[in-house]
Amino acid sequence: MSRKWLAKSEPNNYSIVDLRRDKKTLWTGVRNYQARNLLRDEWAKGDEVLFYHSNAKPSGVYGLAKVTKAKVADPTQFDPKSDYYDPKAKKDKPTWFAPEITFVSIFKAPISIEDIKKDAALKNMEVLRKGSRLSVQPVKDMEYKRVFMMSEKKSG
DNA sequence: GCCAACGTTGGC
DNA sequence: GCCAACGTTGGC
Repeated sequence: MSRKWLAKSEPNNYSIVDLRRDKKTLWTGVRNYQARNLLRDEWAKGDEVLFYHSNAKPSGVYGLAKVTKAKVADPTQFDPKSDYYDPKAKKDKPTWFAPEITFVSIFKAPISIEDIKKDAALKNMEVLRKGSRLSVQPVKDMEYKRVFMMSEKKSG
């Protein structure tokens, strides 16, 4: 059984439409240790991802992606020109990791944070936790299925 | 643009 | 190791 995750992005930074265009992308730039540990230790090829837009109108889940490579050393940590450059990172012992994610679908109707809040079955989702800032976070199987189901239902 | 929540930094 | 200051996130 593949695990389920949620990955956050701001649409003006990298949107689900960008992912559809690119087909796949390396999810670089995660610079939080808790999130890093998930990417390094937990994410695996075949896992499924809710693609979430923050600072969006509305903020919410906009589609699906899947993990096609896991535990890749994030190349931006070694690139002095990158915003995500980390001078302390070593090539033989990378600090930061990135998954390669591949486009699956764009929801016909996005599931907004408000939709999620209103749904009793989703009340414990990490993304609803006040002050939750993890840019990649675990999602329960049931939660993943439910969000998908809601999007199908909402789009008629 | 506001602001609460949280992570990181750095002086001590 | 404490903790204040600061920066960032992200809903609203």
